[in-house]
Formats: sequence, structure tokens, C-alpha cells
Amino acid sequence: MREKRDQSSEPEVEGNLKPGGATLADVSKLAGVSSMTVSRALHKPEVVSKKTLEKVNWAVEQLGYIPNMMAGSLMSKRSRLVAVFVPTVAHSIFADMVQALMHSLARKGYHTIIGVTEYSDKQEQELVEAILGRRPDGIVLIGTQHSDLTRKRLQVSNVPVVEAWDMCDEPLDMLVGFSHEEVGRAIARHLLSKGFRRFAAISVADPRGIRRIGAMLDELAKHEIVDVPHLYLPIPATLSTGRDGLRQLLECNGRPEVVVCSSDTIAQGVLAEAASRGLKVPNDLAVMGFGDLSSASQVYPSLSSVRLDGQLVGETIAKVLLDRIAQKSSATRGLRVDTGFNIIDRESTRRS
Amino acid sequence: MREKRDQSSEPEVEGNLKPGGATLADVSKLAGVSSMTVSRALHKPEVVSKKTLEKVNWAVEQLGYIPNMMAGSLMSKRSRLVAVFVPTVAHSIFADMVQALMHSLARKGYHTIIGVTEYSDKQEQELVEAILGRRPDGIVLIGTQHSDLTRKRLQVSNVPVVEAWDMCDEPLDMLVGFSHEEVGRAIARHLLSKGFRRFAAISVADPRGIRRIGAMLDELAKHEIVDVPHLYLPIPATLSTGRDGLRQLLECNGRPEVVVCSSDTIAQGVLAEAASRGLKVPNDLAVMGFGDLSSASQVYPSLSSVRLDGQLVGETIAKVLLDRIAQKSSATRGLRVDTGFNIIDRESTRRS
DNA sequence: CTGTTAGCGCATTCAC
DNA sequence: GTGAATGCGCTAACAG
Repeated sequence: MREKRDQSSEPEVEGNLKPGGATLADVSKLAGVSSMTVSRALHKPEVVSKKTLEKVNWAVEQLGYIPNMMAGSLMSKRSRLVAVFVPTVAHSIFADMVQALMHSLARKGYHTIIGVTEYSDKQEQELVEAILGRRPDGIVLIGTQHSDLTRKRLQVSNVPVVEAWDMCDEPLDMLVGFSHEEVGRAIARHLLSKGFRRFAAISVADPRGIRRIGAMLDELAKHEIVDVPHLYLPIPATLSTGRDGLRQLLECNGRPEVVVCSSDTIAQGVLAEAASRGLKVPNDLAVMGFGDLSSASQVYPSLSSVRLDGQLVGETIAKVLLDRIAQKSSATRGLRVDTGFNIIDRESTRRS
Repeated sequence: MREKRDQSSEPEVEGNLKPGGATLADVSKLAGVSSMTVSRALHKPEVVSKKTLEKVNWAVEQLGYIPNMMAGSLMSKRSRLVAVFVPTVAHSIFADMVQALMHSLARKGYHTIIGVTEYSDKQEQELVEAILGRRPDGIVLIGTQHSDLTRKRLQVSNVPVVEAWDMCDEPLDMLVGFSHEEVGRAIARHLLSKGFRRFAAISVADPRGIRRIGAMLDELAKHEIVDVPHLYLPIPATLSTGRDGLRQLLECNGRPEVVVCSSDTIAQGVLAEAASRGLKVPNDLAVMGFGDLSSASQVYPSLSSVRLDGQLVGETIAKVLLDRIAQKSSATRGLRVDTGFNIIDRESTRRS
């Protein structure tokens, strides 16, 4: 397809492009008003006369003007930028959460920078330090465990912070999460009530996953169920974590009635391995996952999942953060939101 | 835990914090040098004397100084920001790709803003327009189909662009992808060569997925295999897409020998449904996915996946983009990289 | 090796 | 309703 000049519109404007695009000054000259008026026409159209507004809009269109947010933010001290740090996004429930969060933020005109910490406090710290250079209007962190320097930097920077996905008594700032210990205990009680007695567990070496499985094992022990075979496999959690895990369990410990996984990704691997062995789920082998928190309920219909009741977690985080940014007060400092969780009873643990 | 003042270090500095943090001028005063020297000490330490460097570093530490990138970028015209637009990130191979891309970019000091287009050209356009306000150093788009305004904006803005995940003759700028038609044909030939004759297919209404499945059906037709049952289900692709799809296929069309899915997520749903029906994979039912492109090969060991040979796709995109940004020439304009793909023969299609 | 001058592009603050 | 002056925090380009 050959380039063809459009002769009817924008006769020589396209050729006169400055590197970096047109500026407010360019627009103001073309429109025959001051640059201040252009700025107002763009951000507060209601305060400008209709005629000027038209002239400005015309000039903006002619020049293809796009405001330079860096310059604007430098003056206004609002970057409309939120930074989110997650341990991982691939094969992870965090992808759902981040997507919901980005969606909510985008609707309010905020852009999202993502940092992947790979479950490392040190990487988190480096990413936080780097991102503070962009003066984000808000920061979201997964978990409540952070390096001392991270904590100090964040406190000093005075940026609104939401810690998510966990619960603690003294959050850095705001907190939206739930107790992983309670999740573990709830899983145990749920499965016990359904008559399961021979358990097994597969987790990756993710601190919160380990805590969930640990709490479950403790609860089981209270019901005289001990020596539950359990595996802690290396992160990241992938399908093969579940496949290898089930294979290993079957070889070394015989077949359990139900295998509890620290994440839905692992559970999917278990299901895949079950399919390859012709094990019928849930009668030959029941499977319990974890996740589904920020997704619609139809996302993991094969698994019994723990999920948030009502609003998506990502949406809740966005709301809390934006409320705080908007009122510019510290009214919500120390705010703690326990999202709670549900146990959804799905096919994979529904015995006939 | 009570806050306790550390009396030995940073005596009164912490109290004197300006809102927004210390500035270059603050550091230069404390260090007793000019602000320019501080700037150099931070970005080009080798060009500053050792003594000055020490003074500057000391002052930086005292003040907890973090450079304001907005101001820096405004002058230098380099934002060290890359924007990536993907149709979705939840339950998607794009999450892998984006993670690999972010990883490579982060190593070179670039931050990544993600925009989710939800397979909508209109949303892509709005996101691109908005992000151009941040003057990103590079933009990555999925696919080669974009609205006219998007194309024009990008061309005029002169930002390096990589279109990924598809192939075409005249890319906007640079291109890193593969042919979805070739993938579809290769899948057909591969499965035929393994002796499969009774096919079925499940896809979501994603343009590229449909093209893959369409090309596969065409190739099968050339081998006298026609009337292949196939479903096009609504996006987004989730586990239940696969579960519902298989259920529907079995009810209406009987059991195929192999079901081809337009993504690994769907294939995982099919495996889950197979497990719930006690169908043994691959003998009762073989499953073919698509994905695994930017992940290590062990990620989807249950599926026969199409994957990139060698380097991760996200890494390749980062490399192409950073090369272009670095040399600041247009030498690589029009660059087209065909990543190709592999068919990995895995358990789920390996018949005994 | 270091300092000075200038200005990036915009919004705040005040005049009118 | 509109405009002029000022400066956000930093770096490019020079001079010394």
C-alpha cells in the first residue's frame, strides 16, 4: 500500500512537526489565545467561552496536539500513576487481580506500572526505590512483609500505600486482605465435613501458600488426622508443579481421597495428571484449589476455590486507593479491610 | 511495635522533609557543590572526582534523595517508559509474554505500563492516545490490526513501535511475530501424521485464534477430512470455555479422537472435564493446545503446544525495541522478525 | 573536573 | 472569561 497524501485536509501541518510533538504554545498561537486559555479549555472546558473552546479544539486537532503529562505533573504534583508490585503475573491469580485493578484505575484516568518481585524482598525494594522516582500517586504491594528500607522509603515518601492479599495488625498504611491461616483452617473443616479423611497437599515455596497449607495441617491434626503427606515444591507454580506433585504423591504415599493445592494453577496440573491416568475426579481423587478471588465465578469451574465474596479484590484495592488520593487527607491511614473469603463447593470435590 | 528514634544517625534531617522529597538543589547545598555536579555524580560517576562523589553520596543518603524522573525526562526527552497493549492478561499466554518483556526492560532501567484492550480496537486507540501523553520511549502492540487513528497517531508521534504476535507485509514500524495460518496448518499436518482422523476444535472468538483454527480446518479438508465439529465460544477464554466446549462436543457430536483448542487455557478446561468424566488422555481423548510461547517448556507438560524456538518472545521484543531506542536511528524501521514456532509432542497427544 | 546559564512544557497564582 | 509572570526539578550546552 503506497502512501498517498491527503490533499483536502491538514495541508502543511504534518510536515511542520516538531520533534516531540506540538506544545501548548503552538496550539495557543494557532488558536490566537494565550497558552493558559488552552490549558483551561482542555481541563476545565466549562470555564471557557464556547467560541474560544471551538477555536482551541480546532487548533488541537490541526496539530494533533497531545499534552505532555510529564510537564503537567511536574507542576501539579499529580502523576496519575499507580505502581503495583506482585510476586509474579504468569500462571497466577495475581494476573486477574492486576487486571481488575488496572481496569478500575484506567476508568479514573490512572495508568498502572507493574513490577514483578519474584517473591524477593530485595527485588521489591529495588523496584520501589526506582518507581518512587516517578512520584506515583499510589503504590500497591502484595503481602505485609517488606524490607526495612522499603518500609522507610515508603513512609518518608508519603505516597498512599495499599498492602494486599494478607492481614496484619499494623499495616504500613492501608490494607486490603484476608487471613491465610483462616483460609487453611476453613479448607480443612470444609473437606472434613464432606467426609474426606485421607488428605494430601501440594504447595509451592510461596510464604502465603505455605501458611495456608500449614494452618490446614494444624486443623486436621486437631481432628486426629496426622501424617498428611505434603509437598513443598519450588516456585514458580506451573502446571507441571501439579503434575509432578500428584505423580510423586501417588508413588510414595498411595492414593489420597483429596489433594489440596496451594493454588489453582497447581490444581489444574493435578487435574491434567488425573486425566492422563484416567483417574475420575472427584470420585477417584478430589481436588481442591485456591484462587478465583478476583475473577468471575465461572473462571475455575473445575475447582473448589476460595474466593472473595462480592466485589473483585482488584476493584476494592482501587477504590480504597483512589478514595485516599482524592480526599488528599490521611483520613484512611491505617484502614484495614478484611475481604474475607468463600469456600465454593464445586464438582471437583463433590462426591457422588 | 513502638517507633523508636535512632539517636546516632540522621539527627534532624527526617523532620525537615519537604513535601515531595528532597531536590537536587537540597543535595547540592548539603554537599557543598553545584547541582550539576550532583546530577553528574548520580548518572555519570566516572566523570566526577572521588572526593566529590563521596560528599554527594553522603548528602544523598542523608536526605533520602530520590531523583524526580519527570523533571529529568522533561529535559532529556527520554522517559525510560515502555507501553505495552495486550488484549487481556488474565488466564492468558500474554501474561507470560508481558512478564518476560517487563523483565528484560527492567534490566535496562525501563518501566512498563500495561494497557488491556479487551480485543477492542476502540479501547486500544483510547489507551494509545492517553499513553502518548507520557511520551513513552517505545510501544508494543499485539497484532497488526489497528484503527486508522491509532496508526496515524503512532506514525506522527515517531515513537518506536513493535507489533507482535502476528505477521504482515507492511508493519507500522517493527514486527516480531509468526503466521497464525501456518500454525493452523502445521497442527493439522502434525496430528494427521500421528494417525488422528476424527477431529474437533474449540476456539474463542479471538481473531487470531479463529484464523489458526480456520487454517487447520482448511488443511484437514485438503486431506478429505471435512465436517469437523468446531465451536467458537465467547471471549475471554477461561477454564470453563474448555469444559463447556468439550461437554457440548460430546453431547452433539460424539467423541472425537482429538480436540484442538485455540489456547492452552481452553485445553486445560478440556483436561479438567476429561478428568471429571474419567476419560483417559490421550487414549480416550487427545488434547492439543496453543501457547507455551514465552515460557519454559515445562510449563504446560500436559499439552502439545506450539512454541517459539529458542529465546522467549518477550525477550525478543525487548531486544528489538531497545536496539532501536539506543541507536536512535530509524535503521531498523520496517524490521520484520518471524519467530517461527515449534510443535512439541507431549503426553496429551502421544498415543500408546 | 566543575560551575553557569538557559529552558524543557506545563499549571499555579495572581492580575485584569 | 482571559492573560502575564513565575517556577516545578532537572539536564544540555557551554564555559572555565
